[in-house]
Amino acid sequence: MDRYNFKSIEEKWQKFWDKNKTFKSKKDFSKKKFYCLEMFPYPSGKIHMGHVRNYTIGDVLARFKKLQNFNVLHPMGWDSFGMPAENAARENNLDPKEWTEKNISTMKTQLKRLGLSIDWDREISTCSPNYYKHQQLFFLELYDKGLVYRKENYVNWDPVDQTVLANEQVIDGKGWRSGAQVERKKLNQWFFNISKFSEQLLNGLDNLEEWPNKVKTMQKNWIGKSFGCEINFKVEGDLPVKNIKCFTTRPDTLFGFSFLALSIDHPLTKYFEKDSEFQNFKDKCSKTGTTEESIAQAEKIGFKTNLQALNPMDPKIKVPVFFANFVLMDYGFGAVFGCPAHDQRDFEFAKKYKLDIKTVVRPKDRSNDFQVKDEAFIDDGVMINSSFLDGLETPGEAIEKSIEHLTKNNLGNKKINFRLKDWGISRQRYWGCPIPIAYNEKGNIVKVPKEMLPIKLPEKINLNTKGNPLDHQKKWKEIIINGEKCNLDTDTLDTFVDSSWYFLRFCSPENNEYGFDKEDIKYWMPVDQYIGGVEHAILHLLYSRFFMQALGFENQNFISPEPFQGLFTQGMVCHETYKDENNKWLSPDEVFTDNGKDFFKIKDKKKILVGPSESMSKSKRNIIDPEKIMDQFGADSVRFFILSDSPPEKDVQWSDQGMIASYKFVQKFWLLHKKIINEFKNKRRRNENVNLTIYTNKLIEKFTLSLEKFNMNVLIAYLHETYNFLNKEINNLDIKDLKENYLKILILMFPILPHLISECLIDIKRDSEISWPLPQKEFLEEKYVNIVIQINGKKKSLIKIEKDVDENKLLENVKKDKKVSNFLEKKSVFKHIIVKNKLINLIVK
RNA sequence: GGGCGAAUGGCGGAACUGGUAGACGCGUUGGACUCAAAAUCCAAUAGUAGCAAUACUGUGAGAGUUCGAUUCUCUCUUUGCCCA
Repeated sequence: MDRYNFKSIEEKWQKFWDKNKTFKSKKDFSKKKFYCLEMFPYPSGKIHMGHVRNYTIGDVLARFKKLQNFNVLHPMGWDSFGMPAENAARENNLDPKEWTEKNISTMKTQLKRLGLSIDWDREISTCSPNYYKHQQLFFLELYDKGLVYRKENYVNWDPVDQTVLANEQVIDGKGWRSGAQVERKKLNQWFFNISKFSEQLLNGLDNLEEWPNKVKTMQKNWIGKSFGCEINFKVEGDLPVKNIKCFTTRPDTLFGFSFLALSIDHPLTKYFEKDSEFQNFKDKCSKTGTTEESIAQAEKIGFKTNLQALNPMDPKIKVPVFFANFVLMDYGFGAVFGCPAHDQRDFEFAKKYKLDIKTVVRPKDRSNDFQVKDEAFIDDGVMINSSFLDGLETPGEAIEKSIEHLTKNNLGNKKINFRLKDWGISRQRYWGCPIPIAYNEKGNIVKVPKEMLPIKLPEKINLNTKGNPLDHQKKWKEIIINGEKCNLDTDTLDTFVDSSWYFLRFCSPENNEYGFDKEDIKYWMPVDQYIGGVEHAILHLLYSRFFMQALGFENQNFISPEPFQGLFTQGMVCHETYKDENNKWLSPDEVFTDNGKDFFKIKDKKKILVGPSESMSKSKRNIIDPEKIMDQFGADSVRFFILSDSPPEKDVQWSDQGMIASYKFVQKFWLLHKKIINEFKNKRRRNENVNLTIYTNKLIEKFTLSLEKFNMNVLIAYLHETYNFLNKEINNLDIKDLKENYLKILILMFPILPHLISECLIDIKRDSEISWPLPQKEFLEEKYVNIVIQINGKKKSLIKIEKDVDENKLLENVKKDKKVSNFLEKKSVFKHIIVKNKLINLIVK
């Protein structure tokens, strides 16, 4: 019998699907739609196992929904602007466009080899003017709505990449790509007014029932809504300043107030600009980044002014006013009041500058003479030393009471504050979407008129310049708008802007006038199932949600604002790491083992160190190349393996043995299939005890349920089970039974192994198109059921009995059971519990 | 430090609303085939005791609710992720 030749068969079907445009989707109101989307890739060169996993999960779902007769939209595109292209181009003297296009072409071929059911006619690429033209239009639209603005701001500056980073792109005080220590720098930047929608973005989460709670919590924390109090502190001193506004979430601790701290970006700094000591202090501060985290880690330093702030609770108490490096201008009003006893940061500051530390909260189990000593007490407790607040529990009633008091006396009022800040979108980079804004000779903002869009990137320019490459393009910058000489903005947009609306573009990829067609998005949106890595839980997903809010702002024609109805975040693909005696990373190709424990270098047979399994990464070289694996085992086997070993939401461990086992399954199944087809020629009836119809209907039921719940690894187990069943019973099966059910089994397998099953289906004559089978209820239950017999809650035996048997007969049979009767010899049953058709529990003394 | 999750054989992992723990795969062991090996096929595989039938123990630890807990509640340990 022939072996299954995956190479020719997979190629054959891929060509067939391409030629027949099998996955092309059209608007069709007679059918229910299903928009299945996986996060589109950055074209970095080749696909990696993470892509294989992501797109296989999506493909199984898309093919499943198609078989369920949904009108499926399953598109793919390229997130093709970004720094790797520019860096690669700079290093190798290439053109980013050519580099990107070459990568796209390679990766597209690889994705096709995986057998994905993608409508390639809808392919988009964010670096194409055809795409970013619409983005520029959106920019202007948002500008007109007041949702884009320009301001001078301190930014996170990455000195290596020579660009600005959003707060989210700063990790541990370092640039997310370059790893360089981030600095503070003042620049003129464009911002999206995302904070305008804080409330909507927060509330919208409640309706996203098909999102993982984990992601919703992360977004909730990121938006960071807090209730607090705005306090207007009276100040005294030699400056023309009477009041300083402050935001706090802990007005209850006002009696412990011992200093007021201002951000070094606070407007009051204008009085200190000529003070060289202050300038020194400011320089010191600019060495820490602007993220909350880097500030929290940095040493707390301050600059004392000769102003004094009055405690609103008792104006006789006056405390010094500082500038301090740990206060953020973006949070509240750039001013916080310090209560060292109950905030660790304030505590450290107070110790350093020898300020009062007055305890105003005690732990619930301590007496009123409790005093803070070596560290701040920040837990819940009871108010002390606080006049009218004494004895109240805090937070909670003490906060309420204090706000009430401040409001009544016109000293402050209740306020809601959000942690979410506006989204800085300017990047000092070449390979991105140009900003459709110019400046006239007076420096005023001039919008580029719609007819002049797109503002295309200049091609083949010299990238080996310092700073922003577009700044050096004098000719390109010059533009005449309404007869006025202007210069284009030389920054480009953050690439997260590109990915914030691509899912809309997929609905109408050919619309030349606008980014999408209203009718199209009304039909296709929202995305029914979005699938991607959890690393985008905050940035990309929040930005996309914002973009929908922004497009819908003052636009009643727009659709409801949530872009992704269902979200699934898959885990990473991991592999062991290897290091040689010189501490150099080795790739799995350079390594061999005889026993699975000791590993050696192939080159010199030297023993190597095996490290823990980690997410596959180029730097650690623990990569398995999907292309090599597909060469060796074929696409179906890879798809099968990548789903098999772990639940999709968890990390999966790459295993060569597992991969081989998957390959063997494909081969084995092909042989079994040929045997079954051979059986079809047989007309004999066989053993009626083996009932494939019942097996199949049960399988359909559990298989469908597991698929809907994304338990893909369980699906694989069911397929193994089914193989084992068919292979064992093939000679006992009734032919009619087999004929009726085998097709259904093949259809269940189709989404996972589309090439193999397409080939198998040829052998089965069928007159209509295939569709997902429904379980027939009458075959789900057998005449006999297994009843578990427990004694005192422990399983003792098992009996087979007719379904729905009455209680007395059941008891009678149970008592006849040998094991039970042995056990009951010296004891008596005084109670029993019956779970119908499942279990009986005898309570015995 | 805060928030969220996880902990089941040698390994990855199953177990519907509390009701047969360990499905399925890998690995391991034994056997068949072979001159031999690979491949393939068959069988066994949670632990302890026993030739065996079988008995007892067992889902990170400890308690609780229940006729019955991997599943629910509380405390603890370890660990992962996110935020700080």
